[in-house]
This record gives sequence, structure tokens and C-alpha cells, in this order.
Amino acid sequence: MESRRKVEACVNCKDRCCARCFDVGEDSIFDCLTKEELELLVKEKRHIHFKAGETILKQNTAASHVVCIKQGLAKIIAEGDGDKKLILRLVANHSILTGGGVFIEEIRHFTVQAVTEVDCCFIDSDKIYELVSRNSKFAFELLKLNNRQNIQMLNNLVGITQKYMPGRVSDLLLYLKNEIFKCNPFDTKLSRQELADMTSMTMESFIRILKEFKSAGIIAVEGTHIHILDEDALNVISKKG
Amino acid sequence: MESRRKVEACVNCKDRCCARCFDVGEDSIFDCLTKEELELLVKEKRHIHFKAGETILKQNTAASHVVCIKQGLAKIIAEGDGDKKLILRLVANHSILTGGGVFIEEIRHFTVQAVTEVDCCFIDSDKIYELVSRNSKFAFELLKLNNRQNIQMLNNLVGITQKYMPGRVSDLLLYLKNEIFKCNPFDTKLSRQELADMTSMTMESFIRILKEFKSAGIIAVEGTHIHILDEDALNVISKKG
DNA sequence: ATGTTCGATTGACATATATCAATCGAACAT
DNA sequence: ATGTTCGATTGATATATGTCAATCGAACAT
Repeated sequence: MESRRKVEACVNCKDRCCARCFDVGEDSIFDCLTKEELELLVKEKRHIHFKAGETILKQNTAASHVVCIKQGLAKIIAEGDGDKKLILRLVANHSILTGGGVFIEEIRHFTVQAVTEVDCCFIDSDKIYELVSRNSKFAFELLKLNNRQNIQMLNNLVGITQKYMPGRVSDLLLYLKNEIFKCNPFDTKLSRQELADMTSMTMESFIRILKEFKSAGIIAVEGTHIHILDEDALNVISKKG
Repeated sequence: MESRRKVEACVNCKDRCCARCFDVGEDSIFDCLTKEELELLVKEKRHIHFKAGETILKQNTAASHVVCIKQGLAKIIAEGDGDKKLILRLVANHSILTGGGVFIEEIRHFTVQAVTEVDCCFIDSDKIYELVSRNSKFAFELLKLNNRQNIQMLNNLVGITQKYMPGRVSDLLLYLKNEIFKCNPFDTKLSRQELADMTSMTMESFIRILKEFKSAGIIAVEGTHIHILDEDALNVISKKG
């Protein structure tokens, strides 16, 4: 079943670029699609490459497409009044960007910007609508995806509003290690300002907390390279820091 | 079409208790259901009455039911570590409580507590799943609902993290007037502590801001009764307060 | 009337965090 | 070598907000 897809889904994309995000595995929401449905989805999609720093999706523009990240790292930003920005979360390989107004208002409520080079596919929202109508399992998967994002944002909200800075930095470090990079010495590729924007604090404050953690022997830092030495300590600080 | 529903949907509930939340209008997500589907939904639902202060749903318990608020006011609370709590939003008549883990993990991620007396229906999640499978329009409505909640939480997150207290209080007052009570002198029925918990600030701080607004002639306050006198001022403060 | 209770209010003070300004250091161009 | 740039870091200070404690005031019971 997997192989059937791999071959035929990618009729019009060279070097099997969509294999990664539409293939089975990584529990993609597309797993439940039939061959025909998958082709419908893939047929008119566009494969687009972004350089680091480029804007993939812009807040307040029409939400006419769903984007599937194949490779690379991007950040989801909520832009506030003034220059204020909050980085909601990161998206890495195989992520689907749907939330934020695809099914309602048709307006995006956040900006997505490439951190590294990013390979992704743009899929017409209409196609998604059609698949929801045709395949209830897909609708269900989409609901689950939505729900997951909802819960993540809720946890984020609670964390940011109820924790002091050390707790928020701990949460960020654990998030980066466990959910984004999935390995321990990891390279964030993010500036201090960006890391600070994920915790809703000033760059200077962020640096100070990081320094404290460093002198406490909890982490080792070199540039954007971070090594978590004492994860338990971070968990403790996260709980009541 | 409307009348057809009203009569037959309520076979096993006295005084047509479910008429309000399952009837057409108030753009309920149930509008798109056929007569049979609606009966399926209603057949085994349970109608439950809560007194003010009672807990309707409890965080971290199984999300086995979807709740439909028929009448009354309830608050959605995210409980953090310690006594910390954040009131995410209020739910009034005709609201559907689904989000927060119905479609995933099966665990609720927030508590819902009655502010006034509350009349509501408990519907098995299984029924919802079944309807998603059978009726793609319903799935679509559910996706929209989810999306709306997601966006609301996003705005909440941005507001709370990027605004000073006066801006947050302004937002709260406008929210209460425009989205919950929908009339101008309104009775919040919420204590100062609860109002403060909606803005992620201390009760004392909340009271001080309220007092400032009062002396500036922007609002009139008497107990839980609030009258917005200068909405424009609130909008201005909300923008960059 | 009198006391009790409990939420609302006020004031004095503490502190977490932001702001502002200066310095450092590596990458890079000249 | 030397200057330039730009992010990272550090320090001094300001301020928004929280904490703690006291008072007020209405509802209620005695």
C-alpha cells in the first residue's frame, strides 16, 4: 500500500519531492486517503522552496492554501500591535499548517517564516474541503490535528501566564529537545531574540536566565548550540519556577 | 423544517428542554443534521441541571461527553500548578463545549464551572464521532467551531502577553459587553477575583484599573453591575494600553 | 442593636521584569 | 592589520505588577 502511493502520487513532481510528506509513516493526516483522493490532493499542489528568513505565510492574508512542510524549520509568529511578536511554536519536517483560519473567516491569524531553508507544498484549501466531504476519516484526522494544536496553545497560554521566567525558559528548552530537534545536543538555529520571543520575555532577560542555568551546570551553551546536562533540574524548575 | 425538529427531537425530555440548543437558529452546529441524525443525537442524551458554583466538567477527567449549554453562564478554567487558575472564557446559552481533547487523548484540558444556574445536555462523544462519519457537513461545522476557539485562544494569548493591565481590562470589558451579555449595562455575576482571573492579574491590580476607568468616566460600576460609558476610550486603551 | 462574615477596597512595600546604554567579540570587508 | 558591523552580553536603573496587611461595608445571624 505504501509503495503504491509513493510511485503514483508524485506524477508531476521531480525527485519524488512529495514522497516524504504524503507517504505513510510519521502518522500523517493523509494516511487515511485512498489512492484517488491522494492524487486529487497532489495533482495541483505546488512545490515551493524558501530561503532562510523568507515569509512563507503572512498574517491577515487570505487562507487559501494549506501548507505542508517537507523539510526545514519554520517559526509561527503572532504579530501584535507595534513591533511586538510572539513565536507560538516551531514547525519542522512533515508538519501540516492548517490551523488559524482555514475553515473560518478564511483569514490567517499568524505569520510563518522560514528559519532554515524550507521545502514545502501549497495545497488549495478547496481540495481540503473536498476531502473532508468525501472522506470522514480524513475529517476526523483534521479534527484531531486541530485539537492537538488547540491543546498546545492552551498549555502555552497557561505556562506563559503562570510561570516566572526560569520556568518558561525550562519549558522552552524541553520543548526544543523533545518535540522539535529530538536529540540532545541540538542546534537551535535561532537567535537569542527569537528564543526570547517564544517565551514572551526580553532578549536580555532570556540571556540572563540562560546564564544562570549555565553557571548552575544545567546546560552547556555555545552560540545556538545547546546541550541539556540536567533534564531533571529543568523539570523541577518548570514545575514551580 | 424547524418545527419538524422541535417536536420530534424531544421525545424523552419534558418541557421541550432541548428545543433551544438543537433548534435551528443561533447558527448551531446541529443545523445541518437530518431528522434521523438529530434523533440519534438526542435519544440518549442526558439533561442535567447545575447550581451556581458546581463543577460541570473537571480538568484531567475523561472527555467522554460533549456538553451543550442551554441556559445559564459558566466559566472555562485552566487549572495550573498550585492554586493558579486562568479563566479562558465564558460560555452562555446555546454554547457547545467540545474542544479540549474530545478528539484526542480523550482527556479534558480544562474545568468548566457554573457561574449561575446552568441547564445543559450531556451527549456521548461516541455519538459525535458517529455523526462526523455520517455527515460531512457536520464535520465541517465542528472544524469551524474548533477553529474559532483556536483563534479566540490565540488572540487571548497575544493580548495577555503583549498588553499592559489597562489594555487587558479594556479587552475584558469589551468581550463581556459584545460577546457574552450583548447589552450595555450588564451584570457580570462574577466576583472581582474571577474577573481578575480572566485577565491574568491580581484581584487588587484589577480593582485598581477598574477604579482608574471609573474616575476617568469611562465606566460606571456598582457591584457586579458594569456600564460602559465610553467604548471608544476602551478601544483606544486596548490598542496601545 | 450588635456581632460576624466575607468580598471589595485601599495603602505601603517588595520584586520580577523591562528599559536603556555600554561593551564585547566574531565575521567580514577594505 | 584595521575598521565595521551586528548579535551577544553585561550592568545600572526604571517600572509594572504582585504581595501583604489593614480597613471598609453590606448581608446576615443572633
